[in-house]
Amino acid sequence: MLTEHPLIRHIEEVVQLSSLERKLVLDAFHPRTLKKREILLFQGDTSTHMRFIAEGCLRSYYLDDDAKEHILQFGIEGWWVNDLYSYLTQTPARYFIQAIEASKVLQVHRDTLEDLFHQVPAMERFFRIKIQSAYVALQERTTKSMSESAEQRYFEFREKYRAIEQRVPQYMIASYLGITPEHLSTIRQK
Amino acid sequence: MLTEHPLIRHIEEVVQLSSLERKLVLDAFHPRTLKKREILLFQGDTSTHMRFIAEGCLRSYYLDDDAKEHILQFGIEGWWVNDLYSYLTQTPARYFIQAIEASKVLQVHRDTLEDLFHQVPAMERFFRIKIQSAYVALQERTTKSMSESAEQRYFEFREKYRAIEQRVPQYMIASYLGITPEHLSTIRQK
DNA sequence: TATTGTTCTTAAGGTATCTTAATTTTATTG
DNA sequence: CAATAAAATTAAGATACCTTAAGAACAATA
Repeated sequence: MLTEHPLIRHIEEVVQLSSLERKLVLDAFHPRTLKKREILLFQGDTSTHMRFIAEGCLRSYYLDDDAKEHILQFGIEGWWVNDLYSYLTQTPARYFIQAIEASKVLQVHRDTLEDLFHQVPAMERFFRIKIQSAYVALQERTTKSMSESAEQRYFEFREKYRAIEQRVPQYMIASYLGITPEHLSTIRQK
Repeated sequence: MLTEHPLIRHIEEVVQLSSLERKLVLDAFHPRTLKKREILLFQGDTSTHMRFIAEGCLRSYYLDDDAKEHILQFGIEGWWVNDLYSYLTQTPARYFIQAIEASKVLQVHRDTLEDLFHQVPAMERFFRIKIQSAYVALQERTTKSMSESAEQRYFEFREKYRAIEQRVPQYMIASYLGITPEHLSTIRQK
């Protein structure tokens, strides 16, 4: 049954779909498998797909002027991953998206998704609601990154993303938190 | 003509409305005037309205455990202002929203707006697009707050928000940037 | 199993930013 | 306009976090 498909289950946590709509949605998405370390989107390329993580773990990051990596986001099963700015404005991506583990994503092309919004209005609603939540979560992260110490942020990260903490190397967590791996290491010695 | 109304002009930069729809939209919103320093939303209260700034300048901020203020956002004419988390989840607000100058906002009640989404589908589309842009802007701010020095962030703030810089006290800009007013002052001595 | 590459730790010295506190400047109000 | 409140500056000492560098632990691969 389509209702057991992870993507459909994920969408139906937020909006209801008819069985025709489920089919339309699933037909729009295509799987892509990634090896560990494989890059799904390169900085400079334009993002043409919305992507749902069916399996695995990915990260988005950018390189600053000193070629240092800064991780914006991790994602695991059930999360969406993209360079939204690039996708929305069809301009070159600022971020790389890379598989941290062997992964499988389900992706839908922008044009197809726009069509889908018209055929299945619930999908437009779904994305509005999703992005609202993402916005709110990011807002919280932003304020915390400016008002809390690295140590506080690290402990909150561990509580909130236990599943992720166990799957990604520590230096990537440091990068996500905006600190050096050395500093994270000293924080942990307590 | 309704098309000259600031709110309608603002919406029609993104989606088109019929003249009936313009009327439905305008009827849904109600003005509220605020004196300087007046608080529009208190931390702990639940946000029940979406608010468009017609005139003036406001800020949203929260108080940390040491009762220190941290500014999340400024807003001037043509911006939206809210504690989105509170609004969306109908939970107590984490942020205060306060008028920095005498201001006028146009507000619509959550229930009314939900109705409006059904009567005027373009409005749902409008908010999805708006929040996408807000998300992208916030994302950029987040990464910069973690990878750039206070000095860089300050200069970028000045470039990007010249209009705001001139209307709000310097210590609030410091708070927005996540630094102390003293440190901002020394940055400026160059 | 040996080899190589990746990740984590430790430590010393440096820098950005904070804290506190006092003073000056600017804005608000009676 | 005087009085008061709010905001900005200055400076000295403190702290959080960074840089560099080297070695240890762990993981992947031949």
